[in-house]
Amino acid sequence: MSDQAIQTRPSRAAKRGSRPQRVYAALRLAILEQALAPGTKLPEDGIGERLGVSRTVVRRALERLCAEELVVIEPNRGAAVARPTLAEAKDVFFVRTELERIVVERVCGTLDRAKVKRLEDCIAKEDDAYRSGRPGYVRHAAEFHLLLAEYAASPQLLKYIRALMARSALILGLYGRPHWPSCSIDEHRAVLGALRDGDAARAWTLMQAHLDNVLDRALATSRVTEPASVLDVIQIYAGQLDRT
Amino acid sequence: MSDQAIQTRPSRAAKRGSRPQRVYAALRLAILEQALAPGTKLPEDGIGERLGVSRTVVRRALERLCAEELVVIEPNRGAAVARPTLAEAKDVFFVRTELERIVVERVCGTLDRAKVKRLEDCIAKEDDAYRSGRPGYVRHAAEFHLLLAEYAASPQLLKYIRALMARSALILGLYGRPHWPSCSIDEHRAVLGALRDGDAARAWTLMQAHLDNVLDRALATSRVTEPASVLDVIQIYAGQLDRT
DNA sequence: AATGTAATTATTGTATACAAAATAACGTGC
DNA sequence: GCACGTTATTTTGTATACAATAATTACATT
Repeated sequence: MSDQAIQTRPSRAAKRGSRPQRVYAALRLAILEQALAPGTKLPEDGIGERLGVSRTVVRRALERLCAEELVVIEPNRGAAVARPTLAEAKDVFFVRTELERIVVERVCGTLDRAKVKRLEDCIAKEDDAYRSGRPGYVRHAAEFHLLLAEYAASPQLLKYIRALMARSALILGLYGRPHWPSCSIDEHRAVLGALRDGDAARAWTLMQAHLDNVLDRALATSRVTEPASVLDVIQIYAGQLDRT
Repeated sequence: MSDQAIQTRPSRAAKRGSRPQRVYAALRLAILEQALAPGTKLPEDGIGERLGVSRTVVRRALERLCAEELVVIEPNRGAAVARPTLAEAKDVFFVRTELERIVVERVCGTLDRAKVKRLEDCIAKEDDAYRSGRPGYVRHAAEFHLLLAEYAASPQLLKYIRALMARSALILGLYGRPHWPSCSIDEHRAVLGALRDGDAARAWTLMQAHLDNVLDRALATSRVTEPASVLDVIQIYAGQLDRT
């Protein structure tokens, strides 16, 4: 009579995160995938109606996105996808570059066979996605940096880099050309090679050059984007919720 | 019944930020000044009643504090002042030290007479506060670092350092002894001296030593307030189970 | 026709009501 | 007395109602 596991396990309680969490994830993904252009208004009512939740939960999601600076909230004027200025963009990349320097210094010499393998797999997936012209290559490219940051074994550092990378994606979408990540892949390979060799100085030089390139390429091809229909896009992204 | 003559008090142009902003500021200050000890429960109802606002606005404030990791929110269990573990504390100081290295490197050589003056004033106020034994010395000590970070001219960097310093205050309150910031003042003076001389290497060495000292002094006098009850321990291990 | 102003609409800010979950309290059976 | 199950109470999660502010339209005047 007692073997039915009375264990107080919150197991299925939140099978896939709370409702604010889901809305947050959906909006975040939509922004990162550039389905929601910078500057797009994000009305609480409309989003809530499409997703079948109330304004309350949408508001919570927007609040969190605001803390990440992926959206901006103006008092009495609502939320909109953030539109970083050029100065902010450069600042984000400056800090991100510095943090990745710390990552490189910390990771260099600590990569065992398994970790190298995972990083190589990451680059391979990135390569595949690029060759097949699929969308989402940005996500795979980001994964390389995130994995590296994870190996730095500093939760705080990882958190900041994750946030900065999200904003980077927004910036590249705003100022960059739609599909042009080509060179990044080789640069990732080069960085990994230096790290495997334990050559911290070279790894850092390569990483720095890589990040400079990413921003420069984007800024060189600066374009203008127009907002799209928010409500339709949201509904699409509400479905897929298991991505970063 | 007659129409309810609801209060029309807030019509006066929000004298100092929105209501959530005020609640947020109040709670944040209370935490930083150690008026609210780590682990203290923060019920929405009670706080709202005390401050004359509804749960809605309190919740928003708590949400923001949660994003800063000054409070933790557990689903269905409410908010509480964060209680960083020893590992988290060290991580916070590690990242903070690295960021202050960037600050030192960036600031060194850019300090004009006016900036040096302001930094000296900052140290002077710090000294006064310490000598007169007033509370709030922590705030003045923090101001030195914040001012320095401001001079680094990177909004993003400043934002992160500000957040890390807030958590530092929480950590020092949790693990450190109530009143013992003495040596910090001289160390601040030394750092400023090196910066004024344009000696980046020395400034960085001094800064690093300073931050190491701050954490070491705290940890050396650590009151053993770790897991007081068995339940806490259980909870910790339950969380690790979930990590699989 | 252009522009300034009043009325209308839409959207956010806040409070409150209700549901669900967790915690606490109580009582029963052994 | 102790353990367990049940009920009450408290607290959070969410939805909704209403007030306040911004955005828009309509209208009148020049």
